[in-house]
Amino acid sequence: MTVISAIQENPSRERVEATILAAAEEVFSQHGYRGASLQVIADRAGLPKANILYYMGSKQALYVRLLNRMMRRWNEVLEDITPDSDPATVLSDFIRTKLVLGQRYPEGSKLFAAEILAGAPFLNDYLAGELREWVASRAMIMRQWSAQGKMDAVDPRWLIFLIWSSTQHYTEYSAQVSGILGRDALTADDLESISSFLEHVILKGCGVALPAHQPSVGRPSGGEVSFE
Amino acid sequence: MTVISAIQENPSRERVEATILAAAEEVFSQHGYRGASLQVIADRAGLPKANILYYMGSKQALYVRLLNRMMRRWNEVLEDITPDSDPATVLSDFIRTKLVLGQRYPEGSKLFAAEILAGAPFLNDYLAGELREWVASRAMIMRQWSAQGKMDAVDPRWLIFLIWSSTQHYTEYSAQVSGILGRDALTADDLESISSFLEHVILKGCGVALPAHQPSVGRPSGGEVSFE
DNA sequence: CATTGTGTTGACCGATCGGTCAGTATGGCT
DNA sequence: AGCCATACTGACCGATCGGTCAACACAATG
Repeated sequence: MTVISAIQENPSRERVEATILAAAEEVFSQHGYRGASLQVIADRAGLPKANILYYMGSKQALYVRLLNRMMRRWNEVLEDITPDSDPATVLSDFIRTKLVLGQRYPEGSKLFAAEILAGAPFLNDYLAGELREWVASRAMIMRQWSAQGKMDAVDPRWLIFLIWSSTQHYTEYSAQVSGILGRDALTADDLESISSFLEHVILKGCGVALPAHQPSVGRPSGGEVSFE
Repeated sequence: MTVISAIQENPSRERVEATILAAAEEVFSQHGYRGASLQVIADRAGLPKANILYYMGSKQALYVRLLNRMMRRWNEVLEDITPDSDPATVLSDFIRTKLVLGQRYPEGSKLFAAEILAGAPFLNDYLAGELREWVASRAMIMRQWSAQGKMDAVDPRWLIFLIWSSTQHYTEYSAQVSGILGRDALTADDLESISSFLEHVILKGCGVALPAHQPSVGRPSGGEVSFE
């Protein structure tokens, strides 16, 4: 009878689902939950509408599945820091990682942004629970850094929001950025320039003591992270 | 025959239109252009749906009218700066003004954000024209500041984007901020704390020379702008 | 009084919405 | 061969979409 499973091992099913998820991510990220239509998603995926519902169950199930996938991508990269960590490298990594994540998953990032704009109806629990604790724990460590004289006595919550907003801006407002720069998309050089700028301003602005080997103002740092 | 006019002088018409615009701004800002429905707008305004179309013509006309109104609000406050201006006061005013604007017109700001997220279908000309020139002219002045040694040699475009993103964050991501802070809305104290933080980090981070009377780290600046 | 322009709205239009379902195709098992 | 679970989809459902229109209310003008 082969009983259970038969779901996991089918490679064709996974490929179809991946196609649907990619198409849905595009549409939801542009038009939000209510503005997206299953017909448009189906057309973009090259499948009949009924097929979308066969695999995903409902519009809402598809949507929350995309949200969860994006949250998972986030958490995979969220580093562990301690009071003994070096603030300069932690903040620097934080900035570069966030920037790279936005470039790697532009649709997912916009999907998240649209959800927040709509008042976070599906993410309220996550924001007031998991994410809130994440912020609180990071804030506590940063406050210890300040007490140890490693950085200025700034409010860590505002600092975290600053890094989030300034990095996310380049994915969620890509239409604005492109329009103003007169370019279709950001180049690798742009991204290197942006991350150097943000590192410079934020670290210096918080009075973070630089480790000895840190390069000066405008140049690439050597590269734990690459924009290629 | 009283010929033309008869449109401007009617106070009742203006009041009705203001009601509709306010209701529409709420709905569009939450759900974007496609996600918003005229029926919901009408219900929120306390009017029959046909009445909305009588006054506004079409969904699209209503939407672009809201966009234009928001652009106008922006331009009213956009200050004029010269190479001789003091970078510290200009940047400081810029930050505080942006923060206040977001608090004064939260729905309008979110409306703008949703439009950009959707790929700016109605704002492409504005972004690549008017706004682009605004950025270019400001950037040129900032580069002169850098040449004069008044601030670090940072890329002015990234600096402008940094101020935009970090201030807008608190209106467009208000649902996230509230969820994390565990508060329904930001208080006047929050806003004072945030703007002090942003001033501190961004000015210091750009190596902006402070004018003599500038107060130190955490305190209010005396207040050209108030959050009451 | 009659006429006219503006405001107002219920009823209706074809199109599209998310979702259901019956029916068919298909591939692996006995 | 027969059987059965899974994959797939055209046709259809009631609800809602943006938009039109004819009918009506009403105040001002002649």
